[in-house]
Amino acid sequence: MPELPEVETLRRQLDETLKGGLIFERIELLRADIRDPIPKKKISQLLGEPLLAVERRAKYLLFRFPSGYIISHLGMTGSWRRLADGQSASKAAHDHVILDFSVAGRFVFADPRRFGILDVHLGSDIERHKRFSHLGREPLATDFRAEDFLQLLKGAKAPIKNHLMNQKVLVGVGNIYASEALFRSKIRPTRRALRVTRAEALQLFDEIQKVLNEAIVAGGSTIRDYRSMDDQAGEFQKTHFVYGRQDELCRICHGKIRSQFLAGRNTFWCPKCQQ
DNA sequence: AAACATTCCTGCACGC
DNA sequence: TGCGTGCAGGAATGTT
Repeated sequence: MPELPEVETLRRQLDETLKGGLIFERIELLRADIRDPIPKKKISQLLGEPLLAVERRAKYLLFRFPSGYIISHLGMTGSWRRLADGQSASKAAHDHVILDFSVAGRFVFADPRRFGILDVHLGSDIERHKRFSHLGREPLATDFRAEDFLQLLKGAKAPIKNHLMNQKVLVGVGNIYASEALFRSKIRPTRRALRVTRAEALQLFDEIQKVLNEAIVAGGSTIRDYRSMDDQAGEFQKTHFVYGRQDELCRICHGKIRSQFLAGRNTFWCPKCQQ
């Protein structure tokens, strides 16, 4: 479900809801493992601490406390929601973890497919955590420049779409936003990264940032499962040019959008607009 | 009922 | 040859 815009949408809502130094009071596990075992004991070391902020790195959410972070990844179908007052006992089929914060209430992580992650990092050096140490650049970081992006493409033999989705290179971009950014840049997803010209790469750099920012404004894309914290679907899928539009007509040239599996992922492009 | 937005791991191919 | 790296493919799973 979630790529950078969806995670960022959720982050903003969680940060807004939880800001103000709320105390982390309790963790309840309804299931001991999702994709990986949930380190309840280690997470419990943060009990009693005030939540400083909810942050994001790549597609990970970070609950930051004075002595460490709770790390959450939504996988394909993960979600966070707040249990409304008075229904603090109500649990749904795929609720796995509940975090209690003073005053703010109870926050539930649900994930039917269980590809998500809940982990913890004690200490402030989160970049050294094993899930973070190999991550690539943040596409929306203010210090990420066009020249940096050109460097990332240098010599890469993989198809450009796979390269964009490689979290060791660039983070936050998944199947949807790689497809959309490549369409807007008129680059065919199958082309090798090293065959992308300098001019095209400069445009691609812009389009990646634009498409991510526009999607954040629209509250993300909802293909099927994604919901924000207040159970709202995203709107950005309505403006997709190619993702999920195989056999439909291109919004620019009115030719037929094609799809094909590339590195195991369904890939969409317009054969006329993208070379 | 085939497809699916995620990451991680394995194994192959290539080049020094 | 041996090693490291880059890349492709598959697995994990429940829902529609």
